[in-house]
Formats: sequence, structure tokens, C-alpha cells
Amino acid sequence: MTTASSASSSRDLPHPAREEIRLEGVLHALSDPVRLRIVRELAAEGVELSCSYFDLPVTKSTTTHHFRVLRESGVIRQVYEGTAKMNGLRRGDLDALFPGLLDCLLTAAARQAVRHDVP
Amino acid sequence: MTTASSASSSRDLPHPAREEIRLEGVLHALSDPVRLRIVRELAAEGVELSCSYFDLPVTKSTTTHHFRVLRESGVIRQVYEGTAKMNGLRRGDLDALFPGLLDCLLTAAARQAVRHDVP
DNA sequence: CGAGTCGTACGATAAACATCGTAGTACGGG
DNA sequence: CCCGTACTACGATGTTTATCGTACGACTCG
Repeated sequence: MTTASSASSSRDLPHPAREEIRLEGVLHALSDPVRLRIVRELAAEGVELSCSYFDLPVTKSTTTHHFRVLRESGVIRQVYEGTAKMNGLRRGDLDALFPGLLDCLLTAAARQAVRHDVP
Repeated sequence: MTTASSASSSRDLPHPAREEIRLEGVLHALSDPVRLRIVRELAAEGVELSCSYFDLPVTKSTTTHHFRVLRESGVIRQVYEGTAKMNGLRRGDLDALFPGLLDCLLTAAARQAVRHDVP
């Protein structure tokens, strides 16, 4: 073990601080179908999920890209856990910045999914 | 007056039907600072506004472009009124599709504006 | 009708984006 | 120590986007 207490890994990823999260960035991140789906699954499961948990209709390269967009916009937090990279919604930060927005967006996405996927 | 009741003009603009409005499209439309600002002013005034009402930091060409993106994504409705083109939020349609979303977004945008513009 | 105002269309451009494939790095287990 | 898994980095590509300028069309008012 190193010096720190819970250094699950040495690789650290850059995240925007709470105050740096911009609404425009969040909306842009969620305006892509693949990314919106990721966030919906993340919210549905309620726990951190590895990238490989998701079965997305794109290659792994593209998946990495989408996860990075979500992280850099402040929507998710990514942490290495051994060989896996765990992804968690930044619910606390988002709710503090924009109360109710995330739930509202998730509800809207769910309604649209019902409307289109179950005709 | 012509035959129709309120044919303020002959030029008609294509709008998506309510069912055709996609959440991703709305989010993408609002992820641009200029367009978010337009929507905020539109909501604040509560009435239809002409394009020239807005004092945007872009040229007229670009303004036209942004208004079209908003219209084609289903966020606003545009109607010619003589020489002016009036723009109105499609509140009814948006609220029916995604209840509470528009207000949530407007609140979020307002909070962010306060946080950044009035430090 | 003529001039002015309001907005569009079109073409150009530079930047951003989504996507892929390949090659490579980090980690854990035999 | 080597291998497999998980993810990344980089380069390429085609599409979309934001922006502008100029030229034009529609309407109003004198």
C-alpha cells in the first residue's frame, strides 16, 4: 500500500469542479442519444458501473469518447478501480447547481422512450 | 382581408409536429449560449417577439440560423407578421411532451446566470 | 413608385464532433 | 513473468456546426 488511505489506483482523471460545470455543457453532453442512454442506465442502476457494463451500438473507441464528454461536462465521475473504470453520476453536484434538473431530464427521457419504443 | 380568418401572411414556415419533437433535439438546441439566451428572453417576456428585438452578439445571418435551429427542434414557433417574424415559445407542446422540463431548464439557466453574472 | 427595414438564401470557412481502426498502456491472475 | 482484459491514445475521415459577408425578396410607409 502507498501512503494514501484508499488509493485504489494512481491514475487520476481530470474532472471539472462543481462551480465549473456549465448548463450548456451538460445539455450538450445529453443531446447525444448514446450519452443520454448511458446516463439513463447509470441513473436506473443507481450505482457506479464499469464502461464494459454498457452494451452500446458503437465501438470501444467511441465509447471512450462519449464517457469522456460526460466526464468533462461534469455529468459523471470516473475513477479507476483496478483494470476497470467505474462511472457514477455526479448527482450531488448537479442537484446543488441545478435543483431538480437531472430528475426532470430523466423523466423526460423516460417518457420519450415509452412513447417511441413501446408504440 | 383575404379568405382565411387570420392569414397575416402567405409565407409559411415548416415546424415539427408535437410528436416529432425529440428531447435530444431540444437539448442540442439549448446547448448553445446564444440560443439559450433567446429562449430565456422569450420566456421572460412571455409574449411573441420579433427577431430584431434581440440584441445578440452575432450578425443577422447567424441570428437567422439560430432561430431556425430553435424552430426545427420544436422549441419555438415562428410566424410572419408583415415585415417582422414573430417568435414564440412552444410552451404547450413542450409541457405536454416533457412536463416541467422547460421550467426546470429556465430555472437552471437563471441560477447559472445569477452565479456568473452577479458574482 | 421608391426607399428603408426586416429577414432569407447562398456560398465560404474554420472549428467541432462522431465514428472507426490500430496500436499501446495499466492492471490482475496464473 | 507472461497473458488476457479493460480501457486509452492517436490518426483519419466524413458530417455537422457556428460564423460571416453579400446579394436578394417581402413588406410598409411616404
